[in-house]
Amino acid sequence: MKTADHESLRLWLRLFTTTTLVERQLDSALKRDFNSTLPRFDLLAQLQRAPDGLRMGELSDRTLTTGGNITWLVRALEAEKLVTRRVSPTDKRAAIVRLTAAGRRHFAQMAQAHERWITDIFSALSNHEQGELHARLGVVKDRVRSPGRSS
Amino acid sequence: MKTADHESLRLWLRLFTTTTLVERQLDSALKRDFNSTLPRFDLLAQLQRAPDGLRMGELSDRTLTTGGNITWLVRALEAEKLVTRRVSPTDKRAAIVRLTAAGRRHFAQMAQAHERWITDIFSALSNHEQGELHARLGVVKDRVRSPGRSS
DNA sequence: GCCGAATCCTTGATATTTGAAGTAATTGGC
DNA sequence: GCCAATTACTTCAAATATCAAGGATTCGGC
Repeated sequence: MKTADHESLRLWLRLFTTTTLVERQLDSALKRDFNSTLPRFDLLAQLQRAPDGLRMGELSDRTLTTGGNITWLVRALEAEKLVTRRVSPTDKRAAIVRLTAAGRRHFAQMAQAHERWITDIFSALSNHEQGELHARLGVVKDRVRSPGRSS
Repeated sequence: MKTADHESLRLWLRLFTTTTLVERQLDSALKRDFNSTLPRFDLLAQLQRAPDGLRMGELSDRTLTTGGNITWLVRALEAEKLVTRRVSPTDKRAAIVRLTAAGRRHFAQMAQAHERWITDIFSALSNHEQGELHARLGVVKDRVRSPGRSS
């Protein structure tokens, strides 16, 4: 009841620091090699997994960013011809965003480098350790999603 | 050598998502209960651990944020009388930032709530699991810090 | 002691993100 | 079919963050 608490704080601090450092490294590498950013990459990644495109709201959910920001990002990517935006035929309120062919090509290049960087970073852990880490973060994630009571 | 790669990507995605979710929860709880934010809390926390105060550059390093931003944050906290800023007696270029008594009180309240939230979230893991998580994140963190080669 | 290089911080322009308010379209109950 | 409530998105202002440039000061050799 005393070390445990402190333990959690230290863990959170480390979680935060580690994530921030990785994030920064990826972001600056994307800037350096592709003149892009992590949020842009993230958005394109979501689109690539969805051949039929995604609506703005879905992009917002999946990238953990607010709607206003998605509007802004999509507009920029659209100006660069990497994505297109169309009004949904079934719901005129909704816009459906898709990758263009150029967007797919561009993303494929970035994805390859991105995967190299990631695997390099996490190669510091064994496969087994990575799996365990993944599982345990999952537990924490689920807990945050739900209101959650003590113990 | 093929699933392993994908494994790393999934791990990174989960790391990022989990951290972002926790971060948001803390930030919004700080807003709700204390009309503050996580960056402000983080800065105050660093100061509290340093009874003799910290220089702007040290704050910048420890909070993983840029110098310009520290200037901005400190100015705001100073306006609220939570911190003071003094020119260092030994180096006139440097400014030393300290908590005021009010700042210490304010932080103590937030810290207590903050610790409750954190321990609640991470109580989803056993003590042992938390320790392991901490250690493994440490390995990743160290790897990111150094240029690092493969394997 | 003196000068050029490095350090500490601030500034100002810019970029990004959020949050709240507004607009348009759809839905569900009557 | 009609209207209130809801949903999808956009917009705008404010908060926050970055980056590059600049001013002041200190340091390190000479």
